[in-house]
Amino acid sequence: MDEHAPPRSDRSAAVKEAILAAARTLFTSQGFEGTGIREIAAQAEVNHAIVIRHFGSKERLFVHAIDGAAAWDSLLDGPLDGLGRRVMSAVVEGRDESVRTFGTTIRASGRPEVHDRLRETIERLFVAPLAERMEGPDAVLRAHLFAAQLVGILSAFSVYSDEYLGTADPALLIRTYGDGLQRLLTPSPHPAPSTRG
Amino acid sequence: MDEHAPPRSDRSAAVKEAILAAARTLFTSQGFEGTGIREIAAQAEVNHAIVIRHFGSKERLFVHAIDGAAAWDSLLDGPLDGLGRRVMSAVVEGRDESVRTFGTTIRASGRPEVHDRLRETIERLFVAPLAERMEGPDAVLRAHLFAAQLVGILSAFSVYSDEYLGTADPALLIRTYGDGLQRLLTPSPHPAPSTRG
DNA sequence: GTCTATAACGTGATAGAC
DNA sequence: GTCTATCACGTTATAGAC
Repeated sequence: MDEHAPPRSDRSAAVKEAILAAARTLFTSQGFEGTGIREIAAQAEVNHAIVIRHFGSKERLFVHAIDGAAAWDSLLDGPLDGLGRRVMSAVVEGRDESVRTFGTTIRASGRPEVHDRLRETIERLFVAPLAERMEGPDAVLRAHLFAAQLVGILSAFSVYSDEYLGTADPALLIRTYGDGLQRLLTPSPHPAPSTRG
Repeated sequence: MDEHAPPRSDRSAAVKEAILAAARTLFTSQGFEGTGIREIAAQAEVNHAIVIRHFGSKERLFVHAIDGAAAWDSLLDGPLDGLGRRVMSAVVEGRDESVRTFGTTIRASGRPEVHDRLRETIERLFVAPLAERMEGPDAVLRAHLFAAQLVGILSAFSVYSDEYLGTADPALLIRTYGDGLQRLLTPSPHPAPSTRG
């Protein structure tokens, strides 16, 4: 588990972890701008200066904290077939965890380091794993467009908080947008099994 | 035409316009955070305090400045048939003007007033005009999903600046994503006329 | 009486001294 | 590691110009 941090002198590791935990909580609930260094330090019960000393800047702390807050890895697991609806189910139902984190990140993407991290994350977690599993000459393009389309619905839920979509029929929502996603994954005439009713 | 503002005292109207022009330029090139009130004031050749005095706050100035920077109105004009590809063409080709403005806005959406304005703009300019022209029982839902999907590709270009999409074949890009948009507008078996080659 | 400019306040982020 | 100083920023109060 430990990479290169010696386990003996880790009284500061606990501090670092406490800061990260506080940062996670506050950043995801109040956003980047709405959260102050002093606030994080207070919740972690340390002096506000050592937060910077440990992480370099508020921006870098944000990136580290956000990293551990979302579990996107498993989002695109499983067969490509039917993945469109599956990922939409995760988005619609699991709105509390990773979806909110996404919104927090994109809202803070005015900051350069956050912006770079966002782009890299989308490429690494969304585009790359799909592109290598997809078939066809335009697989890479379609993977990028899939990511864009996914970002769109994530934005609706978490960035500009579309009110209507929150009240819409989840099943219909998952079907309609999910099939649009699926169209990019498997562009051949590949009708997803329609749930009756 | 004038509501309650006496037309005699318009020496300040020029100042207001100068501030707005400077704000537009600087906000769109450096973002909300990267631009200071003092910087705007310097470019408009006025004192930094009167910027706030005229617009109330930096946030409100941003909203006003951004308002005149984008021309989204005409984006969804014309018949629904083929609109998917047309809007994609506008997005891909007109990347310099309104698309960048969108990115600037969404990156600043951490601010409450900007966030509200963004949601309202999407609803008013994207969702509402489409919903009343679309047919079918799920027209409103599909209009919202159309907006979400559009936001997705706009984000790719302007928010997290996808490198690949900038180098991809524009025609293929327009066709692939545009047809995905069209699918929400006219869900019936409605093949868009394929441009040869 | 408006519109403008100077000065000052509070806050947040960061660097440097113990 | 902790504390203090400093700097920039948005904002407000107040005095001055037309």
